[in-house]
Amino acid sequence: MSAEAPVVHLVDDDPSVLRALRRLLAAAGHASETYRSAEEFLARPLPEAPGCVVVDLGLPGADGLELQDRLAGRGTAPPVIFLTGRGDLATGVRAMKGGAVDFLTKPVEPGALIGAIAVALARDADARRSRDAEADVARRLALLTPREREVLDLVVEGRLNKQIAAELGIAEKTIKVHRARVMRKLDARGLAELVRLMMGAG
Amino acid sequence: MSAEAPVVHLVDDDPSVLRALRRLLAAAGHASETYRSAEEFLARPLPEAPGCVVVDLGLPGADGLELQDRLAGRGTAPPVIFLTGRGDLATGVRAMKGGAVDFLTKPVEPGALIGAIAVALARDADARRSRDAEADVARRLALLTPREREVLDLVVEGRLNKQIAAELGIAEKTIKVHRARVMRKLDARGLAELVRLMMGAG
DNA sequence: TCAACCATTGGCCCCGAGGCCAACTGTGCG
DNA sequence: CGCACAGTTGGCCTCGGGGCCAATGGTTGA
Repeated sequence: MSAEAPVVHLVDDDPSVLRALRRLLAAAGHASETYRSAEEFLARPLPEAPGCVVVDLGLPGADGLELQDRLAGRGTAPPVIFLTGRGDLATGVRAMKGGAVDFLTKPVEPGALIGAIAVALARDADARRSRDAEADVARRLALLTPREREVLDLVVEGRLNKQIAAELGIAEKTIKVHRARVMRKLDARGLAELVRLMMGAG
Repeated sequence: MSAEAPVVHLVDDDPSVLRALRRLLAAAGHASETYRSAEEFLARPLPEAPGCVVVDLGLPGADGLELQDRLAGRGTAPPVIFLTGRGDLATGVRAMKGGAVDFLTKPVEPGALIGAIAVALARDADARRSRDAEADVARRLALLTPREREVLDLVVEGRLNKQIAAELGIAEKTIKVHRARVMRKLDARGLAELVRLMMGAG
């Protein structure tokens, strides 16, 4: 397996809540890590392993919403599930607009939390797949010289070598050379594959 | 202009609310239609024109959430903005999970509503663009014979005519013929365009 | 039964893509 | 200065894609 097991990050200032959640998740087969505050969670660099965050809304210091904002500030943010004792409507709506997976009230029904976590992990897995694919393409694109990149873009747009040559003001032969190098560097074995590669990136 | 002006559909059982909202939207430059109940709105076939729905949560009969569900049941649903006098957290979260653009409490601040409507209309415009593009491709794909469709799929996967011929157990010449017909019917002027067309669809 | 449409194939020819070898130019780096 | 690398181009040859014309056989609806 190349994918590690997902980890659920639990953030709550109440140790007894953390213990209870941890037990609940363990029973459902989920690994978990616990944090006493948003700061503690944010302090360590985002873990490699897939996962999601379950955070109490009313944390002292940086609250749940702030944690969500800070995570969003980073390029890659794991899905967030909110727990709250007595959250108000506006806060819940704001959290959901911010991309939260769910916004649950304590005491939380185990089934609801487990369900939300399943959704969150699925969402994270999807996001990772997309990111990995894009990063892979980006890594290979970085190998191209500026000229090769120009040619690539025009090729993907469907231009003929002849047209690209005219557009760049150079000989068609030269386009063929650049084009061949692009195919090698991007490891594409045909125009179709090249186009699909570039569409998946952006 | 091929795109008509967007229309905001207002659903509320209180005529005075409808009048007030209508005035507010008119001042912001938005055309609107009013409905006294979810049933009345759902009765008429979804209008062609782009737009969004602003619905009161606590309607008699089918309430806002039910309206949202029924809209989602149709293939294409306009974005929904909820208004509510005293909605609870769970309801708001459920609405947002159901895809609502926003969930506002009455009395609503004009700025918040106008902002939400802007977001909703933008979302609708995006969705329409996607749908139109997909429908256009689907319409052209419908012109293909089963055999042409088989060839198309393999071509887009990057297979050579020779390989496709082997895979289908027929002569390469025949593949060329099918392929040419596919290009004509789909109005693609090159492999790159063909692949992009098919990726945009699914 | 005839026309229309689909699937199939062959021959011929042209053009676009691409590999191989060779060569020249400019730029930056040790 | 001399090497390495990017960009450039030419010639030659092969192969894949695709247009044009012609033809056959099967299915189907008028």
